[in-house]
Amino acid sequence: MTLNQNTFTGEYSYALDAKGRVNIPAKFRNVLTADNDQSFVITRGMDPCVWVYPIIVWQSIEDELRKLSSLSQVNRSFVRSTVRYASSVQYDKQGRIAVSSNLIQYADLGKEVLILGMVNKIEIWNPDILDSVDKQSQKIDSSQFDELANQIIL
Amino acid sequence: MTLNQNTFTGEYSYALDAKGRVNIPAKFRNVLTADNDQSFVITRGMDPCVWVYPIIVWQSIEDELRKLSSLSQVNRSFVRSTVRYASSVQYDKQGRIAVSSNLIQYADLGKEVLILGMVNKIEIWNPDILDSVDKQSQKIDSSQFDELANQIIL
DNA sequence: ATATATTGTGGGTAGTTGTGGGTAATAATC
DNA sequence: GATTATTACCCACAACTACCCACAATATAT
Repeated sequence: MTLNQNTFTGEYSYALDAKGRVNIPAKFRNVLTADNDQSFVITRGMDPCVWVYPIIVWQSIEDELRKLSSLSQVNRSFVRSTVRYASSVQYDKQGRIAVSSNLIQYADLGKEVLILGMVNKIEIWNPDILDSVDKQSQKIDSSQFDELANQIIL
Repeated sequence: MTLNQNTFTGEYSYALDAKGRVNIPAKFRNVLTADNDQSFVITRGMDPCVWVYPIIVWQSIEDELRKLSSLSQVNRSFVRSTVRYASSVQYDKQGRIAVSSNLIQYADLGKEVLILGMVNKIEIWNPDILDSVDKQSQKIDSSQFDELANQIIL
């Protein structure tokens, strides 16, 4: 398969078990480069969902944060809010990662979860919440998409 | 796991015991390089919290301080306030460090504390104070905050 | 169509981690 | 020098996590 490395697309339905574990879809694991050491960084998403980055991708974020001096108040609160809920996880022999109860609560995850590929990261959603967020964002008026047109070619 | 060395992320709830000891989260201890000799430098944070640096990281800060000319009044008082409350601690067999009563007072720590990874250092907070500081700073600098987010968050 | 490999899900077990308390060594005070 | 306070070091235990195995469902190959 010649898909881009560390790049994820598609939607998958999976189970979050009693121990707080979810499977990472095999298709996602197979495009993970070896230097990730089968590991991700899992954190709060900007939407009410969980974000999962390949560790290599996350490290580039960390490197940027490291450059910010803690003398500045804004810098401090930005670093804090960015890394506060982030932690690294390695998937087990069965391909599952553990989701902390903190994140399960934040994204209001139940037994059934939706896993979305989002190009450079993965999102884990409660299906109902994704639905309502989706409907809401359809109301966003098309002028905002016009703005995006300047930045990306589809 | 291939996380960056001497780099900390995530939020953890821990207990400060009657003897003034707190556990350093295992995840943090495990990314500490051996040359730190299981030791940190603990000092006052710029926010009302306690800062905990790996000794190796702290040494590089000292190197920077050394470069600041003492001709400037601002420099002098900055160096003074930075170094004044700093002291080194080694964690015990159970992974705990002792927090001096001076610092406990400064950060107003009770039995329950929050430990935050802040990339190159660790913060120890009273949860209530973190809450209010967090809310306040989000009001004040939201525009600068967004700017940083646009540059750094992937 | 059948056999083989891969993938998703559940659960058990051994080791690790967090927390409290105890005892000995050291320092401080009278 | 004796007494008290403080600190460093050790042990115990409950809770949790990482790791392993089992098995059913799905996909792939023969």
